[in-house]
Amino acid sequence: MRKHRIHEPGHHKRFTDKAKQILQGALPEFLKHGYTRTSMDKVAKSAGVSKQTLYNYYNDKDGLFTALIQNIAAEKFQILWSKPLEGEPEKVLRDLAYRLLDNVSNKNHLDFSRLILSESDKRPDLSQLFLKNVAKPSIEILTNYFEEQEEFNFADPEATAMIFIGSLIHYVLNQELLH
Amino acid sequence: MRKHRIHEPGHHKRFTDKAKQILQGALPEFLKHGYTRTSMDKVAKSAGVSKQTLYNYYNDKDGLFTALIQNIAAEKFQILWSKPLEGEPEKVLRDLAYRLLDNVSNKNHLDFSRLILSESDKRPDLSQLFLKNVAKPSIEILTNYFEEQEEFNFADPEATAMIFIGSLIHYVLNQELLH
DNA sequence: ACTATACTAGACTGTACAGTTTGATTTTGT
DNA sequence: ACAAAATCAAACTGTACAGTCTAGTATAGT
Repeated sequence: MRKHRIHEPGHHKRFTDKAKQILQGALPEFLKHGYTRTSMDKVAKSAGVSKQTLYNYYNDKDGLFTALIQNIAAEKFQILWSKPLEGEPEKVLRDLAYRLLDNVSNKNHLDFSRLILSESDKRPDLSQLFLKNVAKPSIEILTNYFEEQEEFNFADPEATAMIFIGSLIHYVLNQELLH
Repeated sequence: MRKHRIHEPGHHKRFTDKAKQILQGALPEFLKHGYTRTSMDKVAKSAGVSKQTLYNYYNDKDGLFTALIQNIAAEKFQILWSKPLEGEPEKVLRDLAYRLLDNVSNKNHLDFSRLILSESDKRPDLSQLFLKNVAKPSIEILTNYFEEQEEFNFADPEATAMIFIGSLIHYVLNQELLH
């Protein structure tokens, strides 16, 4: 009886994919109660899964939590960059800004930020992980887009991208903490 | 053997005032590890006091924590408003802004903010408490000051005070979260 | 049908910790 | 000097919870 870490896709029906199901159950619990106040029994119940199954898919509570954060980071990235950047820069940038603001202005996102923020000094890796998985690739994509716009011939596409992303993040943080 | 909640001033030498000593020991622990991860044994040790003494002065962990937050709020208020507001408004407001920024730009204050923020949805009273004890009286003091300045004859001194305090807080939050 | 793998429910273990109790020692007021 | 109050160290109680174990059930693939 071996413990499995990774489920190859295709071994199970998509429908029975427990890993996702577990994360979906874990999310509201961690959001509502924070890390330490969320027990694995509660997670199991909320996910509609036995506790043992949690431990079949994730090594321990920490592993589950990390996977959850990673998952959400990926999802947010997906939402933000799912549509290709097309059209003139003015329109592209405006669309991008709206997508970001829509995504960010809901209670869940605020809870999520608080969750990360409150764990961030015990687990500096988490906020790093989030930055690495969202901010950096975003800048990359945007840099590429700028480079492709020959007619504008940006002097420093990467710097331009960083400034744009930076001011969006700045604005978002503002909004969140002032309700 | 009765449990005492409050020590009348004068019953003990200032020097042996355990209540303060306990808070001083508790502060770094809570700052470093957050609420749930800080044990009462650690607090007792850090304060150089027996665990029983903790419970002589505070009803429970929650009571100790609340007292601590209250204490710090009072202290910050003290720092901010210890000097009377004198001189022409330009100078007074500039001094005030500097005092606030000095007080706020250090690591401890950031840890403190994170501590409150991370507990704020389980204990909404805490952030309220902080606002009630710092923001509201600040606005009051400043309002009074504005009212005294006859030569300026502010149309709405309270609104003016709120705007001033509000933009300072806004600025400070910015600074903190963008490091 | 047979077998391996995944899953479930629930009991169990060990540990951390809030809060209490005890009994002895120190400090303080008078 | 004496009694009352405060403190201490350490043992103790009860509870919550991470993680394991067991024994039985469901669901594949062959």
